[in-house]
Amino acid sequence: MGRKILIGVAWPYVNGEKHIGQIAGAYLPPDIFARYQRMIGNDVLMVSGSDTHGTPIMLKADADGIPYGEFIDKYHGLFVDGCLAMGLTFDLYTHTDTANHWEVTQHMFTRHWETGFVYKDVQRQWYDPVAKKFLADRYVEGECPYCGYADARGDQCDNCGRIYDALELKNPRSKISGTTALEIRETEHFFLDMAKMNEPLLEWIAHGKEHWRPNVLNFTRGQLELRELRGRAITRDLDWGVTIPIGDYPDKRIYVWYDAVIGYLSAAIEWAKLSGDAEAWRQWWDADVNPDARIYNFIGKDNIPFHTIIWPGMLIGYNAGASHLNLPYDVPANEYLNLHGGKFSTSRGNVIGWNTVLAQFQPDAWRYVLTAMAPETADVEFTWQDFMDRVNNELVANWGNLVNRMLGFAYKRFEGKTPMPTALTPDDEAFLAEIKAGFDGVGALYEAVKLKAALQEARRLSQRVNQYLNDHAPWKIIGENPQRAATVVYVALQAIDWLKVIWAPVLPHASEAVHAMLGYDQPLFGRQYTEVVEDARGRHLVLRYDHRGASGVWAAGVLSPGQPLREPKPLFVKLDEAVMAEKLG
RNA sequence: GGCGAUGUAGCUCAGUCGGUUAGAGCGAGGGCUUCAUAAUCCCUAGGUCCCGUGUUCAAGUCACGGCAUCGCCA
Repeated sequence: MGRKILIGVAWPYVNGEKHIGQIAGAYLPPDIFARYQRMIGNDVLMVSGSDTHGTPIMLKADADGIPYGEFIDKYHGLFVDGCLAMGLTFDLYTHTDTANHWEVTQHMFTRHWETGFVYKDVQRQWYDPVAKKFLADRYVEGECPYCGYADARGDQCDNCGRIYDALELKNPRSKISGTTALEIRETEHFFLDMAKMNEPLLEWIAHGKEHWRPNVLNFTRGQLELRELRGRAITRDLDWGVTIPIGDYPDKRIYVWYDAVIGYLSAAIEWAKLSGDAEAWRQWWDADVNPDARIYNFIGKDNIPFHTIIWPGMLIGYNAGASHLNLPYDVPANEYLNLHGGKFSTSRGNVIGWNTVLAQFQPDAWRYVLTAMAPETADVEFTWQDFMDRVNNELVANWGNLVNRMLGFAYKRFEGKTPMPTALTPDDEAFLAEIKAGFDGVGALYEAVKLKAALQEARRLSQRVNQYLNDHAPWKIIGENPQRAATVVYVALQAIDWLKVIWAPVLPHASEAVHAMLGYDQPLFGRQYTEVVEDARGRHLVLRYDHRGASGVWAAGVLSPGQPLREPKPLFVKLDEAVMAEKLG
């Protein structure tokens, strides 16, 4: 029995096509980590889903003139398509507009109410008398109270960058009805009592967090040591979202930031139900059943406070009751991948759409480049020139070419089989030992979520094989000493057989291909599939992963001499400069 | 404005506890090779470690003060 590893991946708003920066930051890294963890024998549960609530979605759906449900189905489906194309192996990818998620969210809300971590208070807010609605910040615009800019947003001015309370706006107008006759009205809401969580969170952060990334830990500690946490409203005057389980508030909903993080729990519960053992989620989540489970949350840096303060705080509030849940073990947040100089911005057309480019280039080309350029410690700029250079000069030249040259040679000159080696020289032995050490060296880097470093080390090992081949040149000696040539080719193929595993978390499709070409019949990985689930709130599409049948193991297996090979084909498409010209600009 | 991170070769990044001549990949220049998708492999050049002050026998690393970029918060 392996360790239980829960990998919770940030829940994307489904308000459009995601761009590659978001994939590089939050969605690809957890899949690499998950694949590694499964290969070392741990029990991985990787979950996420589309965040279907929140005003951005309402605004966009309204603008498109589409009902919310239809709108989210469209972009939820698009995200699932992207996961399939890139090979993101979610054990369950669902969304938040499900009966299960509502139930779990309401259960959490009720628990917080009972434990005194949620209270009621009155707030003052802009009210649109024409539309008869309270206006969320995003629905108001007006004059900036600081610089006077005329088209300032509800809570922030695009001109001077200041942030303020929406009630400070001058000459406010409604983005719903357009009226300028706005009133300030009082409205009752529920608040999460974060002040109460401040000390317990400080206690939690003080122990066993040495493995956290420095920016995540320092930021969190800094926020908590200010001791300025205070109540935060978790309900809104909206008609889209999870309803409130306490009292009678038909016109209010639980606000998105409260329910979205609960998705990590609700998705595990949904997964358990779909898997036929409705209690199975407890192995990862229930602190009274398995406190040794490790929960990782993969996110972008903008999400750090939600995952190191608010969500753990919510769990602490929950745990004040009769049952207990595990808190996050690590929150490996990434910085941003930006597009030459500016941020990715849909509104400025400055965007590289995920689904779009997955249709144009191989998924493993993206997986390689986005890992090689991963914004682990600082923002990184993406350019198409870098993309092309990395694919052609690193991925193809270093690993793709190595596989192609040696499998091709073996296939043509050794009757389509792995050759029979004779006695290995000390040099052969030392070389194989160095490659084998990669299971420890690269493994430790994957384990520590240092994926960029893991890739660099894998690339160095691939280079070592190229060096070995150049030094021993089997193509030169095959005439006069076919036995020695056979041994060298066998040694190289054994190294490739190991490297296939070492590369597999980053390059699963390529490794699967190498695995098959080396003559193996059982696939390295399991199978992704979608299904439609029906519950009291309707039907929703889910993405799943079936790990049964996966034979990939993080260990140096023995390549059988005489094993029949399959005809080798190039692993990667080399990018043609002429074809890339348009993107290179 | 407060908090945090980042700033090292043309590009993308390592750099442990302060310790010899600051490293890698790509790119550039040169060479070898021809099994391979014109790929590999070897050699070379290339640095004001953002700026300033300080601590120290010794600072990319520590302290203080700035500058720039990004995120969170007000």
